[in-house]
Amino acid sequence: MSSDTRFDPASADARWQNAWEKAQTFRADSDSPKPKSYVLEMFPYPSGRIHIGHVRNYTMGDVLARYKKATGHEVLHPMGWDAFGMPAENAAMEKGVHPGGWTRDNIEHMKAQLKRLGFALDWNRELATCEPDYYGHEQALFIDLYEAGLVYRKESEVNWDPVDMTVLANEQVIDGKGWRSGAEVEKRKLNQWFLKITDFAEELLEGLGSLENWPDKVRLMQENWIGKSKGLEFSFDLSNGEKLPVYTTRPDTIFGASFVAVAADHPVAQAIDSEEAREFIALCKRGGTTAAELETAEKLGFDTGITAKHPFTGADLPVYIANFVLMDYGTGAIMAVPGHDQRDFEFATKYGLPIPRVVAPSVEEAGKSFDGEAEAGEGVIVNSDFLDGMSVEDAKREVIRRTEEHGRGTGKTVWRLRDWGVSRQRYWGTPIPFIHCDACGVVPAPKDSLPITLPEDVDFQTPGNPLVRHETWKHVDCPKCGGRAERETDTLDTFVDSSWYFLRFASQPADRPFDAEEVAKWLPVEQYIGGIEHAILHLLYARFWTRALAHMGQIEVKEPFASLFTQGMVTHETYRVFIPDDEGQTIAPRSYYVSPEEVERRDGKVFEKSSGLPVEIGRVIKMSKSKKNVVDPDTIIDSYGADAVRWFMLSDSPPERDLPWSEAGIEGCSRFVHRLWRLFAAHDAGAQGEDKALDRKTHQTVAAVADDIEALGFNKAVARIYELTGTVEKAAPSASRSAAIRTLVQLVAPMMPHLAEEAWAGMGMDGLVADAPWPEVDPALLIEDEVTIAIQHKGKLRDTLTAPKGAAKEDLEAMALASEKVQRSIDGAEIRKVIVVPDRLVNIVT
RNA sequence: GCGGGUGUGGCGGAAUGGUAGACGCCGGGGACUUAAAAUCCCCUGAGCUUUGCUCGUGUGGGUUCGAGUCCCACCACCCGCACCA
Repeated sequence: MSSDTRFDPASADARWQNAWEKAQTFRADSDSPKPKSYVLEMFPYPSGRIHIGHVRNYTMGDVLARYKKATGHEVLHPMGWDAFGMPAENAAMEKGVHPGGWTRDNIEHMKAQLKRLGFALDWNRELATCEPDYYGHEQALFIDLYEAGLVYRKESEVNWDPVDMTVLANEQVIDGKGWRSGAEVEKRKLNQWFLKITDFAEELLEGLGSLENWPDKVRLMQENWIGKSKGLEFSFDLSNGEKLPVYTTRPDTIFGASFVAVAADHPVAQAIDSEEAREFIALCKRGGTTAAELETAEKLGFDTGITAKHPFTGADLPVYIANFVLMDYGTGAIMAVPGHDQRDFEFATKYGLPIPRVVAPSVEEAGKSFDGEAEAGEGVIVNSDFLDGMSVEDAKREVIRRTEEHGRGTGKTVWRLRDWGVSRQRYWGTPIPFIHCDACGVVPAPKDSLPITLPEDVDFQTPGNPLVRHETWKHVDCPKCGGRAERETDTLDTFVDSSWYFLRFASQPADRPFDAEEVAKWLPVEQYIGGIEHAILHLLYARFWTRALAHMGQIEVKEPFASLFTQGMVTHETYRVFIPDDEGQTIAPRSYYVSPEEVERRDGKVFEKSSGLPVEIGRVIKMSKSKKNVVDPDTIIDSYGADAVRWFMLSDSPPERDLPWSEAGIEGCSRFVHRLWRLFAAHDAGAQGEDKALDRKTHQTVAAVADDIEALGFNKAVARIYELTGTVEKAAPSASRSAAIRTLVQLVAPMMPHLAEEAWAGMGMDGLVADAPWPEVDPALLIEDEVTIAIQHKGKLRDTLTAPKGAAKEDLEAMALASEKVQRSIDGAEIRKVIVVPDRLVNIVT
């Protein structure tokens, strides 16, 4: 290799990608005796093209996977496709293509894009969830779950998206609108398939405690989502002779109850036979569910005229229908304690109901009045008969005990988590493997009939599910009685597909979903990397499936992902052109966004190329098509090569934060690629002589980069590599310098693998740098023999000096006092104290 | 409203309680060149009475010999959840 040859990514990238493929460098061997490391990034939906967010995500995983390989691990780093879902059907409707063809074309294209980036992936294990050899096994697992009692059907009110014509999970309803279509969600009653995730609520909550390497933020979000609360369920005797069960988390405040409230949907409310009641209920239902509406919503109530007998005092409490009581939480009815619940307080204030105090800061303050709001905090129980003087916690226990003793109710744990509705009235998903028979009811499809494949001949010109309209597909004989029966036409929520794919990556037998022994070798995933948007849905469902399979004895592992990392987005500034006023006609300025390629810079200002109009540079925000601030990975790889793009993805921003894309930034990265290349070309295997300081720097950098990669602090690793590069460039030729250059090749290999292979080969090294072990660190070289000591006077820096490492305190003090600058600062003042931190600083206090 | 996070140069960001601003980008100056590109070198927080000094990590307090870092109060922005009894 000679110094006048420029590094040419256009040829080098593909050459090394082929070399890795030919050598099967990244094939994961389950039988390897090496320690295993499973590195996984959330697999992509094949939307058509890789976007820059994928590039960042997979680059991070790739650096870790390559580093793990170098440090002696057998690495499993697979890739696949989360290939079912609505966009394929939308494309079918809009373009008249088949969802399968559209999806497979996309996969092919995106796979080629990923290959251009040189990721260290084991493509032998590639899978797509839309293929029968994946979803057939999913059907088998679904039947297993059914047999384990974790699948059931129920008639239920569902969130119906009128645009996508499908059911949405609660998690897919955002502010009352469909998460994809944005349409106002309607309520409909349908027979639906459910997974009993609530059976695992306690486990899923407790399991969070063991996930130390998950971000606290995600654990907290899941905790809130599961939403455990402990309390008391008991019944009021109503004046109409019925019993009304209510749920409360504050049984200690029971003597403060001044009214009872039920939800509008509650049977007690529904049974009120009056025009006014019906009108009020209708009013409650009309209320919006958006954040803004709820925040400002006034507490409204309707007095039913019914009264409820207080279980301890025997007082008659009025029963209201209230708009703030939810039917689907607890029992849909509450005992209202206005003194100690803000909502109840507002309601009582509005309707002139009593607001008794039953918790006070001290017994003496039992008569204290309220200051315009409820007091929900700690204190001592007052005005509460046998509870007086107790702490909140003691009173809770006592009330639960007495209520249970009287047989009026029980202590109860209530969860916010609901069972997971998995039915979708869609074609492009896993067919639910069940058969409806008039005689036998719902019967699971026999396992030997799996996979139940989707019919190819379907049309999408009519809204709704084509499986329902299909002429022949759904007709089948009942596996039990042999009579005429019909297939289930619902398909599974695509979140089911992504709830177990990590198991299939680990082991892919043809005749069953996975092999337990193989799974045990690889799982749990050592490092899972993906977007924060999956903090609840995907990650909770995957945890649930893993636990359910463990519960059924199919696998041992209980938590699928040992470490989770949620990476930030790639952002970019926006370019906006304001259309000039048309002779003062325009009132509001009209504007449109233009893409980065459509603008040019002149004299420090920015203009649209085509029109010459000035462009306003906007906020740095997430890339999106509508804001036209997207950057296409293919284009930038063409311009700069894979290594520069990968390097950019790792530089500057900490990986959990957003990364602002910039043209200047990628150019800087590209410059560095070529700068390294020149340095590598200057490698002289025959150079003689030792450079101790350089050796130290090299070894320190190796150790630091290793630490940084293991902590996923890629931006810091990058900075260290820049630093070492600068040092090596300035160093005089020596054996140490040549060694440092070889080491540098290895340090950048996980990040810029193509450049590294090219340099490695150019230096005449054996084999691939991808197979080379991580450079060894000599611990003796990590320690400096000289240190810089800061000298402070009254805490302010006055001078620095160089001292041998480990110098005695007295010597450092003497050296500090000998400093002219320090003496000038002290200016003859009396020295009261001298603080010496060995190898660090001397602080003189006067 | 509840919960969580983040505030450091023109920008992205470094900094086990111990020299704030590593490293990168932008910008300025210079070298090389007929010229440009590429490359290399130097400068680059602010201010001042410039051998040096003062100020400076959102604001105000506190602890400490010493605070970006710890404690208290506040402000701003971002994210999640949301009438969950």
